[in-house]
Amino acid sequence: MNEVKEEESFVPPIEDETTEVEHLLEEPENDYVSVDGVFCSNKENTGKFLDVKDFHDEVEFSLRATNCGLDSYITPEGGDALNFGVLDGILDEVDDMEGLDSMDGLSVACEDFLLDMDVAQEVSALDIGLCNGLRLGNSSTDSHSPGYSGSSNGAVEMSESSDAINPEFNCNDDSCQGRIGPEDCNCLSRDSIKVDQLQNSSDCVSLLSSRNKNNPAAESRLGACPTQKRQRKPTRRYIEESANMDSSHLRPEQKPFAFSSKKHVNFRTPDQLHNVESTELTSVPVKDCPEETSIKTLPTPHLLGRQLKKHEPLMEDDLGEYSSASESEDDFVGRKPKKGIDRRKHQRMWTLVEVTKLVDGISEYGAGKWTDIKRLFFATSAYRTPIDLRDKWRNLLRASHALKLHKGEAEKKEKNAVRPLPKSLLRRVRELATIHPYPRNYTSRSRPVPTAKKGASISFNGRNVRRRIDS
DNA sequence: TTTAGGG
DNA sequence: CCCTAAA
Repeated sequence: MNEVKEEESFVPPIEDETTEVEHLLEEPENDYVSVDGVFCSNKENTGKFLDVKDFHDEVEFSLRATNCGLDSYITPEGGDALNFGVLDGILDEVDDMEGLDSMDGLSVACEDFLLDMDVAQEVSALDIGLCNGLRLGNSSTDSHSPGYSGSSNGAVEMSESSDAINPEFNCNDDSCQGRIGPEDCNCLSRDSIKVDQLQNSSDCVSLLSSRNKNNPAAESRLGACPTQKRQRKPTRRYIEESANMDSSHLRPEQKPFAFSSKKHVNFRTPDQLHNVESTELTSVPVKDCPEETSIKTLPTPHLLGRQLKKHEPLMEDDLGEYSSASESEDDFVGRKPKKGIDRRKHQRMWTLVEVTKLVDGISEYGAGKWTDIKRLFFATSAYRTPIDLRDKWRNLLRASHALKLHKGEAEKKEKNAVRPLPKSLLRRVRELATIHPYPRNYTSRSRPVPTAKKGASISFNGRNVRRRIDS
């Protein structure tokens, strides 16, 4: 009963995404008639929610046609060989960046949908619906991953639905008839291969759909609806982000799929997002190295580099002091990006644990051996690059003994700090600072460097010094 | 490729 | 956190 109700709410999204997919799957040779059997089996589902939702006739039609068409393509005896051939050809033409972009566009489109929904409830239902409608009965036997439960997300579902084009996506009549529960959606998610392919299939979606615009048959069948929807794809966010992507090139080690998978998680629906956040943000009694234990969800944790955008690291949970939040590798902050605030790139708060590790590392290797420290102390923290470590250290120095502040001032600042460091840690930082003078010739009290050197050498370091000289 | 320094 | 220059 619940399920039925849920299904109703999916209609819009299904309709939208499917139309795209439909485009893509549309082949002149294929006729609806040929898939009659499938159609019938599908009809049950389709008809059900259409009745309730009271949609326009065209929509209904195209929706049904969509399901029908998709099924036909994916059914073994259907035209899958034919279509895959086509897809292959297209896939070859697509380079990685395009793949990412498309991917992104898809996600964005999804998000739009989510946002369009009036009621949160509907949103959650939507997720399942997306899966339901598009997934074409992925009865795929093996893909239920027990580990990944309960945190399915709209974007993932939707995008992966386009996976339907994949050969490995097997659908048959039984599965289509069968009820599709929420778990079914989840089953899709964590397969790296799938995600990888997903990217490609997304490309197909865009490419093929545009390509099919020239196909009168397809056009007439779909009516105005699809063309209208089409425009949805490249949203502002998509454009912005793709622009960003351009300026910062992918580093060699960054696998597209890692990127896209991340991307998706950003679009969890509110209630599902919940799940993610709880893993990330809940404060747990400080285990010494929580990070160490928590990485396995992602195929290649350390490949997820800077490129992964994390939004809004700072949340209530984290505000007080260095929270002892455990950080899993893929935990990144999965807040739905509020509109327009993306200017600030992703930041990730340093936890007390991390700072401690950093200090340990420095005390062992000395400041400057950032890669070593990273390797040994932050091996599991994919998001902390050696540069990050250095930056943090720099900040720690500033925060602790302060380069130019007088003692009183420094302490005062300390007190006002949003996230005050524990005294012990602070003390260690100061100690280390004297042992490993990081900003090589930092000025002020500690005797080491500047002594014999004259002004010239000093002038090399930062504006602090310069200002000093000036005044 | 890593580090340093500036923004 | 990002970018760039230098090593």
